[in-house]
Amino acid sequence: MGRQPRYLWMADLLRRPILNGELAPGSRLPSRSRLARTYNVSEQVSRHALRLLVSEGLVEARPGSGYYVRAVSQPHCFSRTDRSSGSGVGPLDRADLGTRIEKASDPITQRLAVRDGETVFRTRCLGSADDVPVALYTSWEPAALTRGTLRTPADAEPWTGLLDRLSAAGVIVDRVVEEVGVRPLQEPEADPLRLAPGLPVLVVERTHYYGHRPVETSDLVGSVDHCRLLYRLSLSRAPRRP
Amino acid sequence: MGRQPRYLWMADLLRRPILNGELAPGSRLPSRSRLARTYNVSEQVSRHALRLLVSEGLVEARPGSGYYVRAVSQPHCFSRTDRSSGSGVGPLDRADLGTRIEKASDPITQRLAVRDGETVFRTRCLGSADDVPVALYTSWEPAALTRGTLRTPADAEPWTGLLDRLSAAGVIVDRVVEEVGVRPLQEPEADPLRLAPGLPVLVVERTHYYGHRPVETSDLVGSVDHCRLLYRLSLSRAPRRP
DNA sequence: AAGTGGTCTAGACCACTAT
DNA sequence: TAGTGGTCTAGACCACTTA
Repeated sequence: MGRQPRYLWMADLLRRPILNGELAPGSRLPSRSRLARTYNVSEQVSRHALRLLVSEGLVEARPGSGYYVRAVSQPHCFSRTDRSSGSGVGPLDRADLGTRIEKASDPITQRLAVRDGETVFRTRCLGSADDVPVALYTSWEPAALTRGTLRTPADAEPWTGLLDRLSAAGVIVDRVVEEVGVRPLQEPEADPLRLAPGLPVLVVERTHYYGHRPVETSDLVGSVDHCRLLYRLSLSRAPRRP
Repeated sequence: MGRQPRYLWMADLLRRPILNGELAPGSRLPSRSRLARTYNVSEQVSRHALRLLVSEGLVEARPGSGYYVRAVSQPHCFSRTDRSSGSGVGPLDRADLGTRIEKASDPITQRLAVRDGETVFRTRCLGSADDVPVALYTSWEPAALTRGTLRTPADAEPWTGLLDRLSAAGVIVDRVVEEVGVRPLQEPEADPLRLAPGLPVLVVERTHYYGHRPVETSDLVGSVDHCRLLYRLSLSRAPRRP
């Protein structure tokens, strides 16, 4: 009552038993029409409340069936050390989404330090655990880098380790920079990840270097519920500058 | 048109010029009623499209005024390398929130590998940029570690570099493990960060080691909008195991 | 066949902003 | 005062799942 919109009140009502664990993952919620009848509100109100819970990642909508409490599984750890930069999607079930050649677009030209419109390989794959999509991985690599070596992303067997593949092509990756952030999920990525656009996702922008030259860059877009990043670093504490 | 819902089509229409930079941050979008009239759709369709862009973080709604392209403030980068683990809150304005002694609670005993109820120092500080709170930093350290050294967190001047302080106490930190994740903001943290509880926040759980012994652990809780983590790693690619 | 979620129409009132 | 976004009502059709 009072100041709070009805749909927020209803969302609270539904959220509480979910967070308390009184409603087990997989449970079905009352349908939007049933909620509307029960609480004497318009169907738009119950719809709005339910969609809010979907956007929060608490609830999943199955068209034709109902709204269900989402199962939050144990998060998956992407492990990084200063010895190996880890594979693209880590020890997940990897679904190859194909390699194609394209002209580098603006952010990619900057990250790879190539000329505008330079030809690059774009490779994508989807990492899943127990058939649940966890992370979408997109990698860009200048085509010139491995041309004629039979070590292009298209030639190699589906993902034989980036560092090994480049190493065999004479490119010794010796440095990696990762930038970690969070942003709302964009529409084109939402589909493979089976998440609602707008949900926050973890993003790792990673670039591999051969000396000062960037040789590959990638985006890892991962579900916030399932992804954690683990960095294990040895600190070589040489005498420090003041 | 065909299969795609109209509101998605309209969202695409509006998204393109924003992402291309043709619509500068701060620009006002057509109002929902104007869009509805212009494109001959219901007002619900334009509303749905605009709210989608809001949920994606591209657009901001100012009630009574209009929808505006969001100014994306430059996020603050927390920089990490394999030589130094960076200070707690990085180069932000640091507000000391005090040090106190407490009994280690369950997760902390595990992270510090100490007995249940062991005495630890807890130090907190808040990092801000331009008077906007960016990250809340909480550090735990066994009291036994620096007892009688005048190098306890309470003795040292407000944050004179953890690694230097411990080093002066004979504790040579040589390894750090960071676990990065995202979770909803909890109530007690919401106040200093001036954010609503429930909003997603970036969390870095960091533990410093002296050999195999954990000597300090900390939580960095940062606003998703303002925080990025930058890891610069040298890859010492010794001959790799297969 | 009944029920469900996704989408859509055509209205409405309120509090707020801009002028 | 006119326009705006936020909320809300009362319907509707479709594709889909469930029984």
